[in-house]
Amino acid sequence: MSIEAEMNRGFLQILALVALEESLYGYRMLKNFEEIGYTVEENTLYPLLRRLEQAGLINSKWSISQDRPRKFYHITPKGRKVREKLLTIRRTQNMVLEKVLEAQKNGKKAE
Amino acid sequence: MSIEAEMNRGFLQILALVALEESLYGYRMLKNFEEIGYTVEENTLYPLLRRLEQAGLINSKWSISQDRPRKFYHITPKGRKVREKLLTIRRTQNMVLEKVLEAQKNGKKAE
DNA sequence: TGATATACTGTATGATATACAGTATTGTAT
DNA sequence: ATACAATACTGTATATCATACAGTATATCA
Repeated sequence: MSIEAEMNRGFLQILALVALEESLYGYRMLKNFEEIGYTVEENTLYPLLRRLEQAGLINSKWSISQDRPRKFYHITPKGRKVREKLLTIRRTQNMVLEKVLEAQKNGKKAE
Repeated sequence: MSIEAEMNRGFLQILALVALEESLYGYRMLKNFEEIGYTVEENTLYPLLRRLEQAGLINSKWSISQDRPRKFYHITPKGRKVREKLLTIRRTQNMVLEKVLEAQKNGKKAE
């Protein structure tokens, strides 16, 4: 795995938990994310969904009413709690990153 | 590893590459990050620094001029390139996240 | 003098992104 | 009608990384 690919870790968890406030099946999420400029591989998303379900953060049910069987996922109350925690972590990280970038710009060399 | 801990992945790479525009040794980075509100475990940072060096993104030299031997790290040109790429990825992710959060707020249920 | 902080090293473990291989249906072009 | 791409999944394998664990050695201060 490349250093750039490593960036997906953590982030896709949040994205999925936010998106699954609405009921969605895997393939649809994939296409939705792609539309808004974030391409995710199915090899990444499907196993993630399985893990999130195992952790009780989302649940699933098969829908056979449509033309083709689809597994719809939806966030659970536990998932909502974790989602808020993750969003907080992410925002803290953004603030920390801004601070360190700012410190560089203001030239620490002088010290 | 918990889902929350997973959030470190990717992020600490960027943070280190930004911080190492200035020459620093591991323990100092640890304390710097702690000061600005981001606690990192040494078990996380030290192996990361080894990996970044192996990948040629940072280099190191021992300093024995002080009271105690310290390994100072510094970013390489290659490291700067990767850093910019990672910052771009991070910013894209933030934008994508905002979009999905916004879409939820504006109630997709009606559709 | 003995505990605590500093400042590292090396290897092990477990979780995850991605890879690989496979199943089955639907829609479209030939 | 028939092949081909797109849809929509499943299951297991591999490699990388965060974290754990264990260890070394000097400095500081009660």
